[in-house]
Amino acid sequence: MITIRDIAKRAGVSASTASRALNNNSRISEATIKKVKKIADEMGYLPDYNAKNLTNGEANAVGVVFPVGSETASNPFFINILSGINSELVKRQYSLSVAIANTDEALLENVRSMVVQGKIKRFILLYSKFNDAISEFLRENKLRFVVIGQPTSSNDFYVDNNNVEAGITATDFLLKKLHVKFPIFVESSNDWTYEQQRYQGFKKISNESLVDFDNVQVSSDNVEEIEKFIFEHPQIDGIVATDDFRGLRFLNYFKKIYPKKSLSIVGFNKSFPASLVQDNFHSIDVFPDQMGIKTVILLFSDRENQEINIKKHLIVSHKISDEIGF
Amino acid sequence: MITIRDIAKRAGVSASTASRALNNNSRISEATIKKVKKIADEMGYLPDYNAKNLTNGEANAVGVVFPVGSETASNPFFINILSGINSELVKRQYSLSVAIANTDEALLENVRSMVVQGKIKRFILLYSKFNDAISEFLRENKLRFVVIGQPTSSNDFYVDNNNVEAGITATDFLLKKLHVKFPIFVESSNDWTYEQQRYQGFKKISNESLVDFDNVQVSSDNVEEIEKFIFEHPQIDGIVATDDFRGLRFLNYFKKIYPKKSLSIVGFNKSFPASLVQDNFHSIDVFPDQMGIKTVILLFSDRENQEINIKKHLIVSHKISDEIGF
DNA sequence: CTGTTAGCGCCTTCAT
DNA sequence: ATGAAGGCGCTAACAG
Repeated sequence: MITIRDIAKRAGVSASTASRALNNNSRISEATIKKVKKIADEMGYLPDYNAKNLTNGEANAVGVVFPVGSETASNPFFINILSGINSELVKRQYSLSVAIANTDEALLENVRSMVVQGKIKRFILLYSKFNDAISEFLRENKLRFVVIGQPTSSNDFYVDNNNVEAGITATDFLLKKLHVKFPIFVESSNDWTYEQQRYQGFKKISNESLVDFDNVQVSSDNVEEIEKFIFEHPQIDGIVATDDFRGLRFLNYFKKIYPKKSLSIVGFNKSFPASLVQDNFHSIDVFPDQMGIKTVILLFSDRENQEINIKKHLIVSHKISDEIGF
Repeated sequence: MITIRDIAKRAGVSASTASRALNNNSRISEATIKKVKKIADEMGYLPDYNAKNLTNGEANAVGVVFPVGSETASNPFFINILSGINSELVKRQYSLSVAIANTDEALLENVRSMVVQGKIKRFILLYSKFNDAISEFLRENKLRFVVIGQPTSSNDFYVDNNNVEAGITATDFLLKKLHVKFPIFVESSNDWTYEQQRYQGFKKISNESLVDFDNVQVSSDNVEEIEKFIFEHPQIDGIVATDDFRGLRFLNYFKKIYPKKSLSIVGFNKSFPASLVQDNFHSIDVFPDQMGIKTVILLFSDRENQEINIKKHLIVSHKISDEIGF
């Protein structure tokens, strides 16, 4: 292994000068900085992270925390977020360390160990919820973290879509392009913030367009309610669903009761290949990879981008697409 | 921060004795080991990973490598594998470091950096393919790694399901329980090894049961072929699909042509909530979390389990379930 | 069985 | 602008 002393020797300088040169220390002359870097390059020098981390008292890693419980976690777009995150981390010579567990306690223990033993100082939370022990722990320890979704504390950094706007986009498309007359908003029974916001957008456009509308919660345990709802609303001709899966489920219930009727659908997340569904199925892409990218940018804004530095959040755009596909 | 010297002082021993005691070094007496550990516990001592790693020349992290390209990556069960992996890693005081990228080159660079700069010595590959630069790099550097899926080199460690058996289970269920007379095997056009193996199982049972059968590839770009196939095989009454998505897609094509007919389906991965589909839809759970767990066990078998030590692979069981759900 | 000493690779204070 | 020296926390060789 080639160390900083090796380059120092070759460059005819001391190890400390070499170290400073490689870190662009202002006290070193341009000339020697250039020389040292050139030699380091030639010799294929790569710093040892563990040594660096030990002296710095800080790891070059970001902790990425998954939500507890696979309900949410089964979402394929976590992978895309990870991919976006890592693409930005490698640029900064940082690595991606994962915290994932089945219980809140185990997860907190995982994060705590990352902080205390691993010296990790920056975190990304792939979820956001109230009274979250992880967030509280990070706040107490004054560690920088960014959540994906709406923050629960006004001081938290976050990256999110504009979900009200997304709801508007979806509903607008449904009414104007697909000429739906009686739209329904299909959500989960979890009352997620992003669902509430998309519903706001839905309601706004429906009201403006003077169409009748309604909303319904589709979850595994209220099948009869849903069927009753569909039965009582035979005029439904289109839906906005808070995710593609829920939209598809509603479609299936609907088809069961009205096999001949068809439904226009706008869902979210581009979860399916276009060919999976027969009906007029559209989906809104929320660009999870972009969310990952912006999360990292925000996470490091204290050291880097001064314009962003003041901001506490970044918004990722969305786009409706006819072609749904993996 | 509380260091090993602090406990040493308090215990009235030297730092090296304290270190050895905490690592259960055989040269230290039971008495002092117990005493040192007790004090360490009281003082809430937790070792600094970066310092440990520096002296050990090896990081307490496992590199988990994702496949390039989101086609495969969109599979939600990666999250479950991660969860299984991490549950075993925390027991060993190891952390999970992710390598994920959009190109082969970037991914290799990522892994290379983990090895050279991060001193990571153990890896898990969430895929398996021929002529893989990553695997070759790891082999060259004599690093221990386990692949999930069928290995491409006979020397590689791997964890997988018994996919022939799984194909048998699926087909058996379809024929014996669901009384299907003309089953079809639905696969992708990628010719994945696990698909070939499941097809073997399918063929075996179909032959034994003396039923007619056939197979078809369902991908996005051969819609006409599929429809032609369905049109020419009106007698189809059940399918085994290599994954739930593909099964659902086939069902939709089928319904388009024969709206009145119904189909029995056995898919894989438990990707959908039961209520998502109207027809007789079953799915085989391949227990991704178990795959993660066993992968780690195998990855550390050199230091730990002597029985497993000889083995180069571990097989995870599967189970067919009527209730499909998240 | 235990203590002393040195060193992993890097950074940083303190000199010059 | 650069060098020398010391230390981050831990482990291991060497000594007793």
